[in-house]
Amino acid sequence: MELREDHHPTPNEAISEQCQKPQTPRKKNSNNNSKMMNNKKRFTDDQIRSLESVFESETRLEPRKKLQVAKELGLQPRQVAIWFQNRRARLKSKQIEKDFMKLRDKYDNLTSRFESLKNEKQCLISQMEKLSGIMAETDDGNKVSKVSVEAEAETKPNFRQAAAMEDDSGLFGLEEFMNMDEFESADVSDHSCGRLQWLNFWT
DNA sequence: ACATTTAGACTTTTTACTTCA
DNA sequence: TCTGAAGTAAAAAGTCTAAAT
Repeated sequence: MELREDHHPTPNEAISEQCQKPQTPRKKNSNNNSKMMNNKKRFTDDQIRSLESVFESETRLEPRKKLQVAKELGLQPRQVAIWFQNRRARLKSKQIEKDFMKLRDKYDNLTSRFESLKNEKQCLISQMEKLSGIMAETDDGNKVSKVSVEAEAETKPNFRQAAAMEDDSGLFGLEEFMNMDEFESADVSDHSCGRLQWLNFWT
C-alpha cells in the first residue's frame, strides 16, 4: 500500500463521509437490494469528461478536491470517491494487459530470431564439414599441418555434439531465452581470435 | 429475447498512521 | 523515551448487478 499523500481527515470529515452513504447499504448476496439498485444511474458524458480530466492530472483526490469536484458535478462526494477507485482499478488492469502484450511480442520476436539463427548455424556447419573434407583430400598426408589437425580434431566432434544436443533439446525454453544475451554480446566479426573461438561458442 | 460487457456501488482485506498505556 | 497493542481511515482487491451493447 502506498503512503498517505497528505492529510488525515478529521473525525468530522470521516463522519460526514459515513453519513453520505446510502441509508440502506446493500449486504453481500442480499436479495433485498432492488430499491438501492434502482437508483443506479450512469453518469452523464459531461460528468465523465470532467472526472477523466481531473483523473488525468491526479489519480487520487485529496478530500477537499473531492468535495469540490462533487459539488461542481452535482454528485455525492462518495460517488466521486468510488469513481476514482474504480478508475484506478481499470487503469491498473489496462496497464497489466499492456505489459503482458509487450512481453509476449518480445518473446515472439526473440523466438523467431533464435530459429533463424539456428538455421543459419546449420548451414555454416554443413559448409564447414564440406570444406574440411576438401582440405583433407587436398592434403596428401605428409603435408598436414599441426594446426589443421588440431582444428579438425577440435571442431568436428563439437559440431556433431552441438547438432545432437539441439536435436534432443526440444522446446525453446526460458533458459535459452535468458542465455541469448551471451550470444548477443559475442563479437562475431572479430577474426583476430581465430575461427575456433567463435565456433566453440556454439558448443 | 438473450449473452456479453461495462461501470457504479458495495464488502472485505491490507496498509499506514495515531494514540495510549 | 521507547514499545507494542488497539483503533482508525484510506486504498486495494474482489464482488455484485443494472444498464448498455
